[in-house]
Amino acid sequence: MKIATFNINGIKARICALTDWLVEARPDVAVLQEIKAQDTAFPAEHFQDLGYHVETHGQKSFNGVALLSRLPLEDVTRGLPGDAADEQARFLTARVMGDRPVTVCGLYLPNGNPAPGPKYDYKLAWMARLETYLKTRLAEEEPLVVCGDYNIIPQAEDAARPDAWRADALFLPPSRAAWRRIVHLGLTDAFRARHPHMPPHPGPEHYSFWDYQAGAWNRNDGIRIDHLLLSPQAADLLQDCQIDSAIRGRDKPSDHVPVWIDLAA
DNA sequence: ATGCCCATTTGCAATGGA
Repeated sequence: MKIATFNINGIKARICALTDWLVEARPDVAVLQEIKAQDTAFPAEHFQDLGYHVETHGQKSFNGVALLSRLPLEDVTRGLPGDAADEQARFLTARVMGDRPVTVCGLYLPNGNPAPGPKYDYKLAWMARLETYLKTRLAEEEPLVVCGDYNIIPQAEDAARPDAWRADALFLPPSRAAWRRIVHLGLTDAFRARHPHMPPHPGPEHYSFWDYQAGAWNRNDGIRIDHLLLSPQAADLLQDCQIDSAIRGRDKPSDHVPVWIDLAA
């Protein structure tokens, strides 16, 4: 079962690039972030024609997540528990009914800039809610994939220029501590599990985001902020994890690229 | 130290992104 996470930065602007990649990469499940559209504005029929079941959790203009799956989906839930007043569309889960069912949580974690400030407080509170939620889900002891745009640079090696991010919400110590609390619940960072050693001059296949500004892609000034975290039962099924960096160089790209895993499920 | 670029909006300047 091939599961990919991809921040598309707007479904309206990315319909062509996303379709091209889906046809080439043929993921069984595509977990999308920043659809930037309400559910009714999402072109579900277009993806159904490509063979995908479609579930969305959108809002106008900003945020919004979606699941595309060639396999049937069950038990779809929308929104991250823990704050009834939170109206931002950033979390969507479903059970993917393959030979062995896999629960997928798709998330778009808050950016948090500027830090400090209320946006940073929201980010850290959101991560605490995620930690609480995942404690419960991990107790099920089933294959679980928690993936999406985490807006977290886990370690210095996950940035081409780590010093440029020292004061940024993506790399500040409290952000990384919250990440580690989540990972230490018993989750495996799929990319780092498959690529434990970074070469001295990492190529673009080690990063998942390049800013549109200042020629970041051409200089490979990237960061790795899109992640797939696996429960022990999912980690046992892990066959591969790769980043489809090349599509960042195409016409009308998102500033993120897909990261995918292959599970023996 | 700041902007660079891109997507969106009951839109043409402002906001959010990272």
